[in-house]
Amino acid sequence: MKKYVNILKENGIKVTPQRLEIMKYLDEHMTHPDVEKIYSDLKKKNPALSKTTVYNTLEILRKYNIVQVLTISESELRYDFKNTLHHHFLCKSCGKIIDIDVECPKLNKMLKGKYKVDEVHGYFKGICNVCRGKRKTVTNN
Amino acid sequence: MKKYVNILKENGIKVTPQRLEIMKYLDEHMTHPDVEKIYSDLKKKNPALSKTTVYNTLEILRKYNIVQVLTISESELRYDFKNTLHHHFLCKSCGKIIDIDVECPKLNKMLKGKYKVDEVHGYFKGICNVCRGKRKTVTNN
DNA sequence: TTTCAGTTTGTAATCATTTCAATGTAACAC
DNA sequence: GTGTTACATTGAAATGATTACAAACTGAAA
Ligand SMILES: [Mn+2]
Ligand SMILES: [Mn+2]
Ligand SMILES: [Zn+2]
Ligand SMILES: [Zn+2]
Repeated sequence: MKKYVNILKENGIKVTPQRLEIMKYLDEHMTHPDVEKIYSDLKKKNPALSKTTVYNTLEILRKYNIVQVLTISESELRYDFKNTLHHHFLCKSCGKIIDIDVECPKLNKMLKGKYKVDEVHGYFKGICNVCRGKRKTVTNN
Repeated sequence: MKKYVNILKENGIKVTPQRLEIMKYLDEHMTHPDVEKIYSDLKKKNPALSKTTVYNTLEILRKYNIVQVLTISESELRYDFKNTLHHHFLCKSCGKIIDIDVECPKLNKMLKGKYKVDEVHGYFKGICNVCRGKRKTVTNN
């Protein structure tokens, strides 16, 4: 928990139990949950939690670049604790979002090009291999 | 208009005036409009047009891979007549969405890798150079 | 203590999208 | 041609994620 306290303090954001819980949740779950999932899971521990607090907290964490918003889904925003740059794969069958590590060599040019780029999002959509029945196992190299 | 008639026929989709107008609109506007924009613009010519028809049409065009849905905006879906693969830049200041041509060499590996990839989306977000006052002019190479 | 700014909470409003049922249309069978 | 049928269009209503708002809470500073 100290980890999250520090992040908040470093950014000059007031430390509150709700904020810590939400940060911890995002950091520990690699599932890229939406607000409803975060809310319903955390409400088990803290029944007084308000969904508005989840929205407010995600908004401030985002403002300070602590979390990232994924627009990969068409119906709701997904949240990701911000680590190093990576891309995402959305399984259109089961809805899972998986981290994808791709280092695109063209990225640096884009980042230094004529546009001032603040965010980079790489989204792939398709069917995950669990949903394909784990039949084909093809390497990625 | 023949162009759009052909595309519909090739795909076995019934030809209707509404569908043709929507296809033409998307093909001729590189603005990646949302449903509201398509609807309000086309309603000028055809006041009887229903927004549901716009939704329905975009849905079927999408199903046959004639248009592409962009989830780059957090509040509404944007639509793009589907040409060759390209990425997008969203200006967080003026809301414009600009086409970006990036040929990522890693893409093919991703496409043939362990996931069955149907869609590839590359989104960059930041401030466009119009909004930056056209001060810096930096090349992209 | 009192004050005060910021936080949390619950409710209400907003608004993009979906659902649904009625109406329209056009090809096709008779 | 007339009736049948499948599909398309339309407008209204429902849904659901997100935002706006105001009241209650908290905790540090005066
Ligand atoms: Mn991720
Ligand atoms: Mn485009
Ligand atoms: Zn899956
Ligand atoms: Zn701009």
